[in-house]
Amino acid sequence: MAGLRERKKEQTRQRIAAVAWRLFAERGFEAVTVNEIAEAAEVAKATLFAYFPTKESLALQGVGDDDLAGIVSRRPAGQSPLAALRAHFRALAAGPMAGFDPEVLVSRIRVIFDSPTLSAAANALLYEQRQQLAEALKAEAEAIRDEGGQRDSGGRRDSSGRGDSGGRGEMAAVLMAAQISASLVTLQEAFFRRLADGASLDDARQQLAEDVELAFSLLADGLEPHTDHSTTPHTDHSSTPHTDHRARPSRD
Amino acid sequence: MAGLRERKKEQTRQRIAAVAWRLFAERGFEAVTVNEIAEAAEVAKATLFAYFPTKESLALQGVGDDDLAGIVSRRPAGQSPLAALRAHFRALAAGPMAGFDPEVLVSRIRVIFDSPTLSAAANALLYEQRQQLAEALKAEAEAIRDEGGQRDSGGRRDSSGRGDSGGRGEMAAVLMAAQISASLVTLQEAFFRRLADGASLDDARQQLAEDVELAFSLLADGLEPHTDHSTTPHTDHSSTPHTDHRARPSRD
DNA sequence: CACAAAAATCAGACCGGGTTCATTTTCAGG
DNA sequence: CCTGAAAATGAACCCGGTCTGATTTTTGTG
Repeated sequence: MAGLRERKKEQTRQRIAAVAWRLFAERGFEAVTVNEIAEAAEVAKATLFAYFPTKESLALQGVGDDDLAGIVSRRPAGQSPLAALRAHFRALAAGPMAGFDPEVLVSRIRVIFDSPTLSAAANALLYEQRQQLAEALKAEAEAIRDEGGQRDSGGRRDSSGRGDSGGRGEMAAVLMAAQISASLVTLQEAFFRRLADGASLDDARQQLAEDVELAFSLLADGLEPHTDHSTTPHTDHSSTPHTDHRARPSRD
Repeated sequence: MAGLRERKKEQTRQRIAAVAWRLFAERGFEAVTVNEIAEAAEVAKATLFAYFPTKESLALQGVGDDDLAGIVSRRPAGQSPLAALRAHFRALAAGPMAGFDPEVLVSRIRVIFDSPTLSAAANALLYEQRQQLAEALKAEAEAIRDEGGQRDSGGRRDSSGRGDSGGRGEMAAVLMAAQISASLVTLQEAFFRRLADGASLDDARQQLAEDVELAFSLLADGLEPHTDHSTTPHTDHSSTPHTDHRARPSRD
């Protein structure tokens, strides 16, 4: 069945999205009301909201669609999650950007950056990605623990029923996920900002490539220079907040 | 002069906040309308909004007030920013939590966690902190570069007018800030979640202490430790099992 | 004490995003 | 065609938030 209905539906959806984007690009997100959009697209407001749950969703189509969790869980055997992500972003920075019309891309970026509401909403989407990535990493950690035949360290399993936020290894996974996706978000944001500021697509891409290396180096090797203070006896109970390792605050 | 005006104002403000919190705790954030709050507090809606800019702000008073940037910029000489933050959070986990009534604290946390809107808003506040931290770290990086003798990397300073997002060292600073504050947010969230799930304040605090060490280890040493000190020479000394936070890349 | 400026409060209209619902249109299959 | 379901409609409605202009309260001064 060809589905005339389906076709018309998709057509309407497209029309609404297109009209909305034209208006947003012309006058900015906040200055356009959903009533206007509906009117211009010749649908009722209720119909519009049947297609798009919120006004933001009209402007943020396809944002946050990268499947970070998938990249991790579908990575080739023997590769660390971090390496998989690094490879992915390397390829992204090198590749042809999958047929993005820079015109359109920049226009979308501008609209989003110019609206605090939209920026926040976009950020929230990225935040969800982070949650998924955390899940994937958590799964990794558990798989490794099970496979490696880890001895029960300390005896107590998490008996807290929830099982979600008790385990120690899970905390590490969540922390890693947080660091990683914070870095990725930062990379994306820097890339987009350069484009919005008028850089050419190639320039932006090259700088992105550099930033990718930088970001993953920081992630893999840590923020402090490589003095081996990792075996410093933490958890000393003398609460003197004086730390003895004089480290240069930043790598250059 | 005593300022009767000021006193009454503050009094009204308190009354509104108190009433709002009572209602939120009773029925949840979303189920309470601002009209109700205003009515219960015996003020006009306009008055309420003269005191609090949004409904969220009624529930999020004092959230995100930690001054991470200040901790970094006011740290003792010779201490790395990361070390300063670690010390701060160590002290926080050890200290008396500055007179928090756990009852009240847990109630607030529950209300926030139970409302997606509020959680998102709280997150946005943390995000602002992150921006400030990034600024502080950026300032650090520049200070060190200036002090440490400057060679020109590529010649011109920011010629792009904006001057915000050009430098290479700035990218590192921003990335570090992103990683750090992502970790800190994760720590806070885990701490609060445990409280919300019924853990005692002391338990939560102790677990927080562990998590702080874990988080800063990951930050300082990286997620992918090349030097294999997993066969650690020193036996675990702390009262609680120190977790192996190393995610082994091998997954065949 | 009086009194006028300044500040606070108020009720109510208004706006925009979003939902609800009863009614009508549009399509598919027999 | 006819009929039943999916989809579209428009109008009323809710809620958060702003605006307006009128009314009250506080305060500093003469």
